[in-house]
Amino acid sequence: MPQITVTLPDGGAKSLPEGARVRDLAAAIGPRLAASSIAARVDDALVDLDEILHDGARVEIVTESAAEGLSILRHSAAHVMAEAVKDLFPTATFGIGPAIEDGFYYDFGVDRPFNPEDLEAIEARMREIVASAVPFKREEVDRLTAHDRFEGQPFKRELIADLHESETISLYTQGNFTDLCRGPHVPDTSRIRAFKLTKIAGAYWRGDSTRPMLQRIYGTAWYSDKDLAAYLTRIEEAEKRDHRKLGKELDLFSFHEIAGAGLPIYHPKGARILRLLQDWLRPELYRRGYVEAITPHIYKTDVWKISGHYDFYGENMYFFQIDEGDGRVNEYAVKPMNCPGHVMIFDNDVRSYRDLPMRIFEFGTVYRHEMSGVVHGLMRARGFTQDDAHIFCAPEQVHDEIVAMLDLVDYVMHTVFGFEYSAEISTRPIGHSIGADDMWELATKSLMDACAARGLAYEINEGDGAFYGPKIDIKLRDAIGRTWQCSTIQVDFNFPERFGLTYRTAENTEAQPFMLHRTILGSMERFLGILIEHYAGAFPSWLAPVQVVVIPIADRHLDYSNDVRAKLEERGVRVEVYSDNEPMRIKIAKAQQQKVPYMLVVGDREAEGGTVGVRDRSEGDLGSRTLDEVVELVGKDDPRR
RNA sequence: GCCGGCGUAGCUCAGUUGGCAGAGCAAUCGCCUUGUAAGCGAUAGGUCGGGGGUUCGAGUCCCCCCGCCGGCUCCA
Repeated sequence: MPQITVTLPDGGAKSLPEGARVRDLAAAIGPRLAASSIAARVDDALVDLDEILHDGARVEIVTESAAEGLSILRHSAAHVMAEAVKDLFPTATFGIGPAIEDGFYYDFGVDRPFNPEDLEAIEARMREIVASAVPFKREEVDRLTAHDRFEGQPFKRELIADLHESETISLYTQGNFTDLCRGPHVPDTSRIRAFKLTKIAGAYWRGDSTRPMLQRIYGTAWYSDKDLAAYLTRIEEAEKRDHRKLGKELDLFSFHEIAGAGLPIYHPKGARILRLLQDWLRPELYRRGYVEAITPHIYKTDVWKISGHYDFYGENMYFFQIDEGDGRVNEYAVKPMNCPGHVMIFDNDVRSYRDLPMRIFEFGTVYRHEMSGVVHGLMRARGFTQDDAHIFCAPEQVHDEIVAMLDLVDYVMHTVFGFEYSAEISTRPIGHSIGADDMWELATKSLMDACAARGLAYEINEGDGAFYGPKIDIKLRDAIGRTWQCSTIQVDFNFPERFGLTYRTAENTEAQPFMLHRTILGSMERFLGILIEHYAGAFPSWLAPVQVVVIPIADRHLDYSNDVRAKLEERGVRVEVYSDNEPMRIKIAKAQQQKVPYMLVVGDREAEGGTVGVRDRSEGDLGSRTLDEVVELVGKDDPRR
């Protein structure tokens, strides 16, 4: 019998009879591999276990434990869910059903929206399909056949029509459900052991708000019940960290229906944290050659007409009319950005190349009328404060400025907060953008070179830049692995052009400066939200609104407690005394719940010895300490030390 | 903005087929005088998100609005 030879990832070769399939190869290598194999990567393409191997193929078996193995499972789970929906809702039409991070979804066109009971019924039907262990069968068809097979399925037909000429059209069938699909899939439905449907949502067909809204069902799927349980636990843990919940429990901020959606009101403890952040960042910026500005919250509308925001983003701005009393009515707008003020500072004088770079920062509060469906606690508010800055510089300075910003990003995100982060560079949007080609080229190259100079890897988001310039976005990773976009560094050709900014060069010619926008924390609100969730409310001592609480054991220790408080306050420690007439353990429970870093228990022993009994919120009882030792303890995580 | 769900005391939540609005915690007042994660007793606390409608009667059913939650779209 003729033989073929395939190469394996370790460089080894394996001979197999002609016509052998991937599953045969897996079996030939070993029974354990065969049992956990899901699909294979053949010459870089993912294929089913049924795929017939050709001579000389490079083959890598994809197992359950591989990343692709999980996404194949989830994709297959989506097909099974679609089959269940087809069984229960015969008139349903089908959109797309991909695997996503941690799960999958499928979009359906149905006569009425799904409700939670439907979800249970669909899940029950899925379990039957899984129990029956039906195989996934692949077939390849021509375009016309594919079109005919999806009678009454407008979305599928649209997808087929949009497939490129050169693409192979493949269909997968399990049971009575056939889907247009590239594959691969798990061998049969029994592999989908551990899954759960999680939520229902509306979703526009192809993500286009002008097209029909379909019903999307989300689910998650894993190879074992243990993994599924771990995932569900992870979700629960994330919910416990929800900054909206903790913000309420820790008395940091609130929202009020009468005030309006998306407008956070900071209580003293929340305000304290924000000010602590600013008071730490401000000297750091001075050290790095920034100057601080304070600019108005409102401007006459003319400013926004010049900047272009009136036309581009007017719908998201707050406008109001003021009767000046002399027959004139002026229109003003609340600022959605801090740039104009900084531009006016630059433009207030004749500027020389010697003035550059000019780095102006501001903790600037802005208001944007975000669409009602998107406001989300502190993460997406309508009023928020940016740690904003604008750098006016010569073209040849752009590179060094970006490098300096990336250094600042690293200091803040990594050195101070310990976040891992990654970078993305967004390039010129094709079609709608302003500025000369060479400017875009120089700016984009500066961003890339700066990343390279700092050894910062980046991904490219082709055409995702702003209309006025390219940008670097920094995404950080929090304690439980979620990513958040905070820092952004943008090059702007729009403002200098529209406001006619110039400076005199060394050759005494006139030139237009480059303008760089940048935020490090991004929105202070959002960053606070991220920190709350990252620390699960247990702020490090240097950011804790209350660093220590003094806990008198009995009323007779109140005087000494107040002594301790006064002495610590004098040394800059943020301290409260729990003077309520309650047993100590109740005060400790309250302080623990408030996630206060240190509790100082004072009773007869401490009052006599002039000491305190220190309890660390996570370590527990640390024993007796002097106040000097407490001050040292409280300050030891401060990044400025 | 779109789809779906939700809104009851400061907080977390019960409230049956439409028939007198409840609990725990917190608060207040007593008692206890406390040694490392939740004592005891009493009192007070409500336009049931707002408005309109159906009904003898609405927290409960219907409509509109506001807000919140999960997504979609958006995030200059």
